[in-house]
Amino acid sequence: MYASILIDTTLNDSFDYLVPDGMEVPVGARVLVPFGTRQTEGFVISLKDKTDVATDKIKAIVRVMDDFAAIKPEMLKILDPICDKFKLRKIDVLRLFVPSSLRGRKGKRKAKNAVIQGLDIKDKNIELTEQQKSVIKKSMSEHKTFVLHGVTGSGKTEVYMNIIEQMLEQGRTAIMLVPEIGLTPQVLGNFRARFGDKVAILHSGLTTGERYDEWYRLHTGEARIAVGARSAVFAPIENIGVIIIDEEHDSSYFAESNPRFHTHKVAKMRCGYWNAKLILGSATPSIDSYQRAKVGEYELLEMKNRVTDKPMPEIEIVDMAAEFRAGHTDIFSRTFLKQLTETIQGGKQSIIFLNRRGFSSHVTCKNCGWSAKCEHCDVSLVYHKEDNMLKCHYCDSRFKMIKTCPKCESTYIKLGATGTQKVVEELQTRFPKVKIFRMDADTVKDKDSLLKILADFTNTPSAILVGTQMLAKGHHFPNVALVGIIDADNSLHFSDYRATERTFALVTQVAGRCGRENDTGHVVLQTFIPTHYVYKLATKYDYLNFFEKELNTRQITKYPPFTTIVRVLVTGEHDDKIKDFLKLMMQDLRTRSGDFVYLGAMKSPLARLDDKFRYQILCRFAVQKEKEMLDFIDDIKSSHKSKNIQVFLEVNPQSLS
DNA sequence: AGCACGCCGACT
DNA sequence: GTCGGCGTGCTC
Repeated sequence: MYASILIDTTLNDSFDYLVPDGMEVPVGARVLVPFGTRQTEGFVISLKDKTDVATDKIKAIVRVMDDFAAIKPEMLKILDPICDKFKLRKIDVLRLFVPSSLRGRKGKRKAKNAVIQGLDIKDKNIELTEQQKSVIKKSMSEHKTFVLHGVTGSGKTEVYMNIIEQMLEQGRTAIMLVPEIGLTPQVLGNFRARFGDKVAILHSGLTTGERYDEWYRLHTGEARIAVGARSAVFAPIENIGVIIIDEEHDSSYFAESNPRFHTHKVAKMRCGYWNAKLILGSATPSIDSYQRAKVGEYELLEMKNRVTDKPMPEIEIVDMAAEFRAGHTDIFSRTFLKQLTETIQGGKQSIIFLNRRGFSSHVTCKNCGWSAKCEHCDVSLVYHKEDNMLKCHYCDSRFKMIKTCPKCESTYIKLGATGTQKVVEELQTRFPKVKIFRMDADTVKDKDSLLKILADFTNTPSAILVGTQMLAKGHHFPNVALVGIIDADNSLHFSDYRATERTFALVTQVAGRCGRENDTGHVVLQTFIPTHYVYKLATKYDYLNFFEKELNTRQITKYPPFTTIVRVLVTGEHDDKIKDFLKLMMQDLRTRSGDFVYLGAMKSPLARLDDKFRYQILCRFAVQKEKEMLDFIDDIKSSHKSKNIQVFLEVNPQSLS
């Protein structure tokens, strides 16, 4: 008997080994094998009676490493389709299936962990709205893909939990996916309270050991619900009844590095295997998903009313250009300051959203034009006043803040765009008695610091919370009456086709942070382009018209979902080598130039990162040709393998930096 | 001659 | 990924 084994190296091909007589080697098992001069770990992907490899080359498996097969049959079945779809190497995908302690170095993997506490409060008596009941009924009737379009506060989480509960009763399992920074204490608490220790939670705060324990509880079937960010889509459970992707439009479902995969596609493959339903939930579904629902590929479920029947908070647009012309150059508009003062006086809380951390984002010399740039990346450094450092937000390098210009020694140093630190400082000067909290990557290091900020803020009347993206996701702030979006245009300025879609979702989400309990809240949105349709429609919470307009734009400009974009990212330390490589690839790609809607090579917008130069080939072609063109591009890529050059192929990349 | 270094190919 | 083989070129 022979075993095909994927070796845990960079190789993509499997190697055949002899299974010694009497050795039990299940498919999917982790094994120790002789490889070259040493021994390495590998995974058995199949067993067979004969091999093409010469007998004198064949070596035997040394031993099986665990008393269970780490990789289950379903995962081996979807391995090839995943690799083919995203043009990935098998071993890279296989690594996603197992926790890091079951790979490579002998990590700690003693399952100790105290039993995870389950409160097991079966809160089944919660009264469902008619709307919730109807959505649950519809989704239970069939196994397919649903887009659940539900406004903020319509009670989607309750719907999810109800469906999961029914699936458990049918003896099946479930996966619940949330955005990377969406695994909030509230979500966690809800699931723990409802499902106790039947749920395994996979979040980034777990230690290697804890992660393994949660994985193992799922693997054995002890836990039957997996809750987590995108990697939880690979949870080792069988007999899946439902996979739910909450906030399905969120960009964290697209893996941005190494094995670049789309969570939706993987979830769909798993659902196909188990004949399970896939639920894509959002208040602002991605254009892609909603379009599929419109053409009938997915089924649309709608929740238009909020559980409390309260109206959505009113969003007021403030024209910052007009403020500027009137001589008010402050980052806060007059109306926002007035409302902020009133809110504080009324004992209510406020939230200020600004998607830029640090003190200020550009440090330049007004005399000679010099600007502070990272030594390793082609980006401007961000000034952090707390530790008086200039930091690179891409590679984390730190440099001492300058007092004089290093080029001309002028002391006329100018600070650029305002970040969260500066907002806090300015507000504290204006409102010395008010408690101001900050929530961004610099103040939230782990789950505990997040919990502390949330608890402190919640318990302080009249407090202000200043934060980035991360406060937009899922948190529940009962006493917030005012939300300020300081620089709404920020996300519009990224020159990729999804910028408007992202901005619409962000405004809707941030607005949803206020007025949830008692009063209707109020939102002030500051912009320099007040007439932009994204704001006009977002202030009316008019998703449908936004969708129509956006879809129309995509059709005219030939962008997804009407075309597929492929980006070939080429990086390396030698600029010339990459340029030569690009030339060769482009020559080959042009042999089918008629099949491309667009084809071009250029520097990446982030032209250097971690001392590596970055170039890209961007191309677009009709969706109908996706498979054919992907294969074509991948073949060309493989035929030009070159030393010291890394080539990544990305399908419909989320960001183009 | 002796050795350091870098490139290339094999690894079942 | 990692190791070994082998050619190049520098030094004693």
